[in-house]
Amino acid sequence: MRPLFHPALEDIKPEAILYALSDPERVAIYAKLAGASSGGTCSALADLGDRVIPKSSLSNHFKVLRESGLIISERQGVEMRNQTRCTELDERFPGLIKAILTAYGQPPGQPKTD
Amino acid sequence: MRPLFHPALEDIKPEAILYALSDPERVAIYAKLAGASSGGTCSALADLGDRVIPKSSLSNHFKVLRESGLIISERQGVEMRNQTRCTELDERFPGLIKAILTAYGQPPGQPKTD
DNA sequence: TCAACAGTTCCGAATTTCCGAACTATGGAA
DNA sequence: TTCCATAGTTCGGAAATTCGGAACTGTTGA
Repeated sequence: MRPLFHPALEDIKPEAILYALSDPERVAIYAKLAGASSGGTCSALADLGDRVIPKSSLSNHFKVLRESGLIISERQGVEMRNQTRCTELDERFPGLIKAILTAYGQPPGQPKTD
Repeated sequence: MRPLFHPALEDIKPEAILYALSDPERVAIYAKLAGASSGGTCSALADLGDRVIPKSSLSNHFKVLRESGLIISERQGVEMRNQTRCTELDERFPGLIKAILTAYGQPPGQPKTD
């Protein structure tokens, strides 16, 4: 298991962000993560309601999100903690993530009160 | 040559927009179109400075932009007139296109004064 | 009728995506 | 320790997508 790659803020490319968020499954994952007070582990996010994402696919989704610069993943014991880089990202690309989540009908910034 | 398909405003999907604009070549084309007072024909947009896009690829780029809802193409004599649907789109997805173009470093909304 | 031009369609090669199966890493129980 | 369960990654191959040259279509002007 090679160490996970995370791009530096200045290396984040808009095309990678847009590509990562052009897949509704990844958007659903990202939006859950953005609103989650829970730790954002992979398995916790596999269930999209209408379908359960196979774990190899899920792992790949996380990789795409991570390498595009949208999230940070770190191992914590057995599991992986994923969190968004939304504050950083909003500094680099003002308004972008918010506009995208809004377009998908996932109003951002409202941590789910669960 | 079958008639060109344009989605109705309400059928435009955010994933299609993001996908279309996740390719820097398409963004360059779209940005030129957004800033163009010139008619926006295909051949006028083929030259990206660093490379000339082959015409079948260009045709495909226009198809992706059109079917995602970003542009309208209509035949005018021998050539094709392409124009953005940015006003409509901004109504449906407020701030989205602007944020994307800004992220790419292509400040929108400033029609080129040529 | 024909030639020129703008753009589209076709199709095969190269690339990418998807996901099951096999694998790796960590922590707890025996 | 050793073994097992759990969480996630990597591998590999089938399916889908992308790219672009060559052939085609539609329009105008000679």
